[in-house]
Amino acid sequence: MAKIWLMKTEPETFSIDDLKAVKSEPWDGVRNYQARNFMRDDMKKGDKVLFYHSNCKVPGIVGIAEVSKEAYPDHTAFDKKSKYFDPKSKKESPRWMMVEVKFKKKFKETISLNFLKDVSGLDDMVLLRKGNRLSIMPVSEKEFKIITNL
DNA sequence: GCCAACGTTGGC
DNA sequence: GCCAACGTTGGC
Repeated sequence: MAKIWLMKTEPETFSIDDLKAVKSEPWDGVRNYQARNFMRDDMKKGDKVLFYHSNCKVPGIVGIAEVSKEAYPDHTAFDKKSKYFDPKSKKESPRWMMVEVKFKKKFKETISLNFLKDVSGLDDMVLLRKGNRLSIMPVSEKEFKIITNL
C-alpha cells in the first residue's frame, strides 16, 4: 500500500510553484541519515507527499506531490562545485540517495503550521513534535485524511 | 537576526 | 565509546 510522506523545502530555494513548473524534480541535497534512509528504504513509486514550506513567512503544507522515481545516488555529492558536495561519498559506494517527486496539486491556501497545531487528531504528527528537524518524515493515513479534508 | 534543539565531528 | 565544540535547522 502506498505510504505518505512529508517533505520540507525552503520556498526561496524550491517552492511548490517551481515543482508545478518543472512537473518532476530530483530531491537532491538531503544530507541527513534518517531522511536518506526513508528515501532509500521506504519511499516507493506512487507514494503521496505532503509538500511543506519551511523557513518562510507562513510555514505550512502547501500542496501534494507524488514519488515518481525511487531512490538512486545523489550525484551532487560527487560534484566539487556543488554546495552539496561530500568528499566522503564515493561513486563506488554512494552515501547519499535521492528520489524524484512530481507535482500533483497545490492547495488554494497554505495549511499553516500554526493552524495544524490546533487541529485535533494531529497531536502525534512527527511534524508537530518538539524539536523536530527532519526534512523528510512519515505521515499516517489518518493524519493525511484529516489534513486533506481541511 | 535570534536562539533552542538537534546532529555531527573529532580528541581522548 | 564518551562528550565538548561546532554547525545547522527552522520557528519566531
